[in-house]
Amino acid sequence: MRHDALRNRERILAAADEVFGEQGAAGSTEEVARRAGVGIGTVFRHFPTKNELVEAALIRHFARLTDRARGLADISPPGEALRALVREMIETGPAKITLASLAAAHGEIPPGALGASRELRGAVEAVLRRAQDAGQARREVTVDEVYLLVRSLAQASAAMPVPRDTLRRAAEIILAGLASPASG
Amino acid sequence: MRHDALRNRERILAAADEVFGEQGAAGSTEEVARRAGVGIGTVFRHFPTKNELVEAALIRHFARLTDRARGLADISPPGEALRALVREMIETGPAKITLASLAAAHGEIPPGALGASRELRGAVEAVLRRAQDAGQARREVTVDEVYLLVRSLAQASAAMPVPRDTLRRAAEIILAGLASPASG
Amino acid sequence: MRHDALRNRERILAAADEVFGEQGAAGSTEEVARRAGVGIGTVFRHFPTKNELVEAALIRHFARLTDRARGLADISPPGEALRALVREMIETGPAKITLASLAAAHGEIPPGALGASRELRGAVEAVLRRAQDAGQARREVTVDEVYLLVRSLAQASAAMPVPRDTLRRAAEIILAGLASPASG
Amino acid sequence: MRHDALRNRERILAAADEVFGEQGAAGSTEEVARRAGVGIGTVFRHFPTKNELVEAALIRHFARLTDRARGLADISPPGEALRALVREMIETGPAKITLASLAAAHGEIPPGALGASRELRGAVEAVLRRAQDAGQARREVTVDEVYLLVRSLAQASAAMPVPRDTLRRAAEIILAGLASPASG
DNA sequence: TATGAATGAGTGTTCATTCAT
DNA sequence: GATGAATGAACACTCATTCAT
Repeated sequence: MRHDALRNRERILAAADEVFGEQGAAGSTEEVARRAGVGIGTVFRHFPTKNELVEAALIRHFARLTDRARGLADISPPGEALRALVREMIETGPAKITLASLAAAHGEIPPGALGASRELRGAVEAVLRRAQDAGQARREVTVDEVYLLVRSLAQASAAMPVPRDTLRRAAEIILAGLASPASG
Repeated sequence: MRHDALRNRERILAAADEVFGEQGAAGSTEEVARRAGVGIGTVFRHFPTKNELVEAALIRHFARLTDRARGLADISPPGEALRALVREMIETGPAKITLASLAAAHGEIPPGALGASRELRGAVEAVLRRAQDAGQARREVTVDEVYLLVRSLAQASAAMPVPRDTLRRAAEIILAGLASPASG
Repeated sequence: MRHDALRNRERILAAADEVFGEQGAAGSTEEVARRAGVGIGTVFRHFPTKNELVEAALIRHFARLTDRARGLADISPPGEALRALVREMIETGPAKITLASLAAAHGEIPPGALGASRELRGAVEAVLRRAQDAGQARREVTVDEVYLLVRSLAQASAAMPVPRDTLRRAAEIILAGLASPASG
Repeated sequence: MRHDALRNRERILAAADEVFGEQGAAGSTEEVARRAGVGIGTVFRHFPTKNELVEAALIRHFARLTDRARGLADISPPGEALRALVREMIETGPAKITLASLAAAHGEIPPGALGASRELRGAVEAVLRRAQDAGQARREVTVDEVYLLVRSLAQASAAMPVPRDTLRRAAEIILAGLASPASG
């Protein structure tokens, strides 16, 4: 039965991704159970509180992105890696489930998710450094603002339908801004 | 009583701005009533549903920003106006109350707010055009992505505390990106 | 509307007395609402948590008994007062709602109820003292055990139907025990 | 496997005694399983409903006390036996698990437990009779009230911590009351 | 046979909305 | 008009009970 339990856990997380992605943290646990095709009790057996469920879904999300970022770190030239990472983070909507909605709802980011978020940040930083060392990004730029820009766009486009094209152009503006000096 | 009624309406909207700004659409109508210093019944007399209340608060928000954008249109040089507008929209957190939270919560953007949003878009567009005409912004850029970038940052920084400095650097990246051609 | 609200509050407390009396703290808040003839929301408006509801019902109970004890304090002869008080406390089932069930359920006696309980104890003590001074009760006896005996009987007879006669005989044994020295 | 099954049955009953003793009938079946070191399924295999589990624990409890009462019946002098029995029943908290909590919860005393309770009553009666025959207890006294008093104290002291000393003094009052005529 | 994962009815609590005052 | 008490649907969470392994 361990096998079925794992299958259920994964189904629940997938459903949570969907539900919280569509409705933010306001999505109901029952809806998650329904979409996962399990009873409400099963959801709570796997994740004793709603917060833990949201947190788990978030962590899964960040972990996937972190993997991707690390994978990209090997690509050369470095500028290309940064470019690919920024685009991907924005376009795969890293936060259908958003830290924002969580923070807004409870004032606190759950520690587990924070850790996963920090790891992601670290991976992004590595990619940015390489680009800077290769002269493809200005030295004054820090991960903080890159991360903020990317996360913001991802969140926004998750919360509201944004034409793919507009999103791509926005990404271009950010990339251009990373490379060239501010005009003012 | 018309006078008192108007006074109440304004107080309620101000309270709604505060409450939904802090807690998103999850903020409760009763909290709004409390901060406005009126009874819950009064809130519902002015705005028959919670949605209408949120919508009204949004419209007020957009209207103010639109005014500001139009005011800036007269500043010269045009590049300076764009610069100021972008910064202001980001930093005054134009959407402590966010379209996003609304959209997330109900799947639909209320028509009234949409109209106000479009007007704001128009005002931003005018400023952008002037900057382009003056050679201070690339011609391929459209309002859509500028608006998206700015709104995203504003929303994100409203939902989660972001150091003022990080926010400013992010704004600089956007401005630099508007002015210079994409590197890739 | 203040008037109706008070009426409701009283109805709710009376219903709580009934429900918790019959089923202990396991009785449901919805059942209380049903018997009070109000909506569940109304119960929670008056008593924000179930604990507060139970506590309020308890306090009301203790307060009534305290009043009665004080009233009896004036009766002479003093032995008669003690006799009447003991009988009454046992027979009116001072704790259809029992501190016991609360304590059992949550490990803690709510502070408000504790205060009311202490006041009752004080009133009983006064009656006992007068009986001792009049030579109608042994001097070694303290309120603690009188109160314990009386409370125990009241609780037990509330939790399970006890023939009136058996209860009265039990009261007699206690009274006899208060007056005469232990045989061993 | 008969041996293991019996071993499990006993472990479960012991755990039930602990859990229901601490938390009343509100104690959860899963907690019982945990303390017994078996799976929840095993508990339900032995006792198909929670009620049957509680009942079985109660019966075991009563049976032990009955044995004790019968053992005491041989002690002389008879007054000493009554004295010892009363003290023991009160102090060993014969009903950490109480009929009361059951009755309170379901309105009905389970038939099996009733039988065991009656047997205990019979054993107590025998001890009381011998004391009466020896002139150590008043003739009007019946088992009913002795049993009620003793059970009440036991329950009360199980439900709430009572200083050992207070409990002993209360027992003395009862014993004195059994021996001497009521004052009123 | 023992296990523990799954189930879903039930409970406490919140909140948008209505309505008597 | 304004008030705030009343309402009940909706949600997070618990637990006795069932059943696949």
